[in-house]
Formats: sequence, C-alpha cells, structure tokens
Amino acid sequence: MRDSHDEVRAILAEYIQSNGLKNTRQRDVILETFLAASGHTTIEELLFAVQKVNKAVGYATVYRTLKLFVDAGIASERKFGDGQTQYEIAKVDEHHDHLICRKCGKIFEFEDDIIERQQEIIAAQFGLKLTHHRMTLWGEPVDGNSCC
Amino acid sequence: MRDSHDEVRAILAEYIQSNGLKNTRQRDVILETFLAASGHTTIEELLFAVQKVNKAVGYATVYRTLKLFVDAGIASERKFGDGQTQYEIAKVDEHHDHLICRKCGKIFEFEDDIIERQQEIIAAQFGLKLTHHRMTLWGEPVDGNSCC
DNA sequence: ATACCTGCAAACTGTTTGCACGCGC
DNA sequence: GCGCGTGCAAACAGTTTGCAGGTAT
Repeated sequence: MRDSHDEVRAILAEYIQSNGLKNTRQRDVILETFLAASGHTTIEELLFAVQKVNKAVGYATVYRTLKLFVDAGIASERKFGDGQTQYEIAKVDEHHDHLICRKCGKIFEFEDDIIERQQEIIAAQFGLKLTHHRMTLWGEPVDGNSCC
Repeated sequence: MRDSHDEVRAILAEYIQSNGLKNTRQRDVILETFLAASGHTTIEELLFAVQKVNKAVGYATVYRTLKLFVDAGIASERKFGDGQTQYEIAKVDEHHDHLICRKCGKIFEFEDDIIERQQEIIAAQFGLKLTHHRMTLWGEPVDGNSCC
C-alpha cells in the first residue's frame, strides 16, 4: 500500500518537474486526499475533504489538479452516466471493469479474461480492432448475502 | 420496417390515450423524425431535423417529448460519456450492447450470450444479483476491412 | 524575476423548469 | 372549458476559463 502510493507520488513529482510545473500546497493536499480515498471519488467529495485541511480551495483548483493527475497518468476518469465524473487511481497495465451495488452504491472492480477475449471476437466480426471498452454491471444484494 | 414502426406508433398512441395526454403536431413530427433516424440520435440532431418541418419547436419540447417516449417505453436513453445523451428505439425484450467505430463514429449493436452469462457469474461472486449492465466497445477499422 | 498557480466569478454545455398563452379533446 | 402542451427564458448542475494577484523555483 505504502509503496504503491509512493510510486504514484514519484510519478507525479517526475511529471511536474519535467514539465516545468510547480509543487504547491494545494496539489499536495489534493494528492493525499485522492490517495486516501483510494477508490472512486468525485470532485465534490475531494473538494470537501480538501477543505477540511485548507478552507480556501475552490472547485476550479480541484478540477485543474485532477486533470493534471490524468495527464500525469496517475488518475483516470470514469463516467458512469450519473452526472458526476468519477476519478480513480490509474494502475498502469491493469484494466478492470466495475460492478455497482444498487443498494449501497459500493463500487467493486473486476477483470475477466473470458469477457475480454469475447469482446475482441465481437469487434472483429464487425471488421474492427478493439481499442478499448467500458463495462459496468449493476446488481442487488441477494438477501442474507449482502455486500453492504 | 413498416410494421415495426407502426407498432411503435401504436404503443405511443395507447400510452397517450390511457394517460389522458394529447396528440399534438409537435409530437407527431418528433416521433416520425425519431423513427426515421432509426438509430442513435441526440436531442440536438432531432431538434434540427424537426425544425426543418416546424421552425418554432424548441429544445424544451424535444426534451419533454423524448422523456415521454421513454416513459411510454418506445425509446431508451444511452449515455456514452461524450456529453450528450443518445436516444434509441426501445425494442421490448431485446437487449443489446454497442460497438463504436472510432474513425467514423458509426454505432453497431450486438448481443452476446457468453458475455451475458459471464456477467451474472461475476456479480454472483460479489454476492449480487445482476440487474442490468452497460457495455460499450470502441474499435478501429483494420486496413482493407473498414466499416466506414 | 519569471513563469506557473490559485481563487473568484463569470461563462459554457446539456438539461430542466416556471409561466403565460395556445390548443386538443 | 378544462387541462394538457408549447415556446420562451430563466434556472440548474457539472465543468471550464479569464483575470488579477500570489507563490515556487
């Protein structure tokens, strides 16, 4: 955990340095908050958490910083169609999809080779080479076997 | 083609009647435009097409009418994360996913039992019963075997 | 000192809603 | 005539951007 976060910090530091950007208090706080959330977070959630440390930070800075994170390759955007964009820590060379509990909203990540392979077959049937995909499942807890 | 559209018209007429709603010129035009598009359409595209027939129609009416179509069960909303909501003709008891060509933007529909079954297995592994899902694939044409 | 960065507010996009008038039944 | 529908504009939510002043290097 520790070292994976350290790796993320290092990637960002390197990106900032080599692009002539600057380290700032705000970016530090937002990064730590983002890492602490360690899952799927929205701008709003991040902003509120960040404001507990630094009251003056506004939406614009969080938006701009998250965009920076995406550019630096440490975050990726997800749009589940519920309005707000979700951000998660980008793990290089790891792809996963999502399963969302409709009751508690919890988001699970998974990866499935059978599906991935099947997707390539489907794309090929239409004469296309699969570049990427997005798959989201929604489910409800079966009684007595709840996730929440 | 003809009869499938007629069926849609009938469903809407029935819905309008049994809910004390009214037939209007605008709804007719929007419905016919929607059917003619017969694929994935945005509010904007619909509006422009509708305005060729009736210049006065505004966004609000198209939005409200498409919402009516969704309520009536003849249209369904799709959010691909590119900003605008897409609408397509709802086919009862038929589910499909989408494959989008990154070059020409063409949207293909497909259905795959292997994937559907696998999705249920995955949900079950997390203690959830799959309620619905969304899957979108993006691909590029392989040279000489283009879709566009 | 020179960029870059920040905070604020204003702009923007896609969508929804309040209201006065119009029209279907 | 009653009530739903329409068109317009204003309101919204999420996000982006311009600007004046602040700060890291």
